[in-house]
Amino acid sequence: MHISRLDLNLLVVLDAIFTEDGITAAAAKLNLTQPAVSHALGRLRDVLGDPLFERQGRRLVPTPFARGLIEPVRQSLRGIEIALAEAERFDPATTRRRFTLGIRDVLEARILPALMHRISEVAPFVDLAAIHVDRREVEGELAAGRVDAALDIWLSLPEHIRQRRLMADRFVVVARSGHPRVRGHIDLDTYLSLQHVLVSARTTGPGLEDIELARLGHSRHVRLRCQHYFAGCRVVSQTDMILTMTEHYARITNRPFANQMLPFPIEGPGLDAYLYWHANVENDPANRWLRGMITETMAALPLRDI
DNA sequence: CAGTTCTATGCCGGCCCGAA
DNA sequence: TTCGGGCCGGCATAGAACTG
Repeated sequence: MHISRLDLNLLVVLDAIFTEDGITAAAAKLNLTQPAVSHALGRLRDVLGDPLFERQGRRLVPTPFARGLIEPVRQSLRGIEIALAEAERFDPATTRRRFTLGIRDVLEARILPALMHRISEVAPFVDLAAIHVDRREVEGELAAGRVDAALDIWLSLPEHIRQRRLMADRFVVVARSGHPRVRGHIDLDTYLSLQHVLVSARTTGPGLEDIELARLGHSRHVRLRCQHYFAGCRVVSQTDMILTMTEHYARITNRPFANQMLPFPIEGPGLDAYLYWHANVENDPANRWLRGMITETMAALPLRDI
């Protein structure tokens, strides 16, 4: 008989009948009804071609075949139990594995230094990969396990994608320090009359700030569209164009430049960062550890200076 | 002999999975 | 998406053996 023909759970039933000395008691131990265990024994009898237990009066007595089988079966079940218990333990100090985070450059620069520092302290053999995941693919990548967790702004995802809010953020407007029309603050009229840099990985389409402006019936002139905020800030430092971006990231990318950072002239859309993971790994010790590292890192980040 | 205890069995509904 | 087959477990109950 090939093992693939055997429902290995039936061996658990066999062990229980042996240990509890009867079908009724075994059923109680397994949280099943007596007929369920009797059916299971019937299937095991079929597949093994031996009665396994025979009735002697009211008791059930194992056949020689069953007696010979029980010890190896018990040892195997114990081995499986031990292996499963091992798999459930996750020891960051010794584990060698690579976690993959779906994360956008804006958050990447903000969290990775502190996160990597924290992970290095407690998990010397854990590697991290931060990759770009299209917003439309977040659910699929998490479901497939190609990404262990994702960080992004609020996304409307199905219930089996779990989420947790990590930190608040808001829009700021970046302009060069000697800008002739911007000093200390910027009002909506000035904002709309100036030329804009838009940073986006996509070739066309509005930014979040454009969507927000359109909602209020406004529009702006995007003169330059580019891929990276660093480049955008550098352009801003040498022109009279302005750039709208999130505050935390603006503080990082504007360090080399003497650019001003000003409040966005309208009430901005929600830019809070969220952590996303799949319900499948909700209780996976390794994934829980990773999520813990991320949330602790975010909570410990200073809000203003980074 | 009636009541109790225990296993076996027929039948049914629910679930899963593969094929159409 | 639907349908059918296979599997599993539960309910009801038959049947056997034991007990007082």
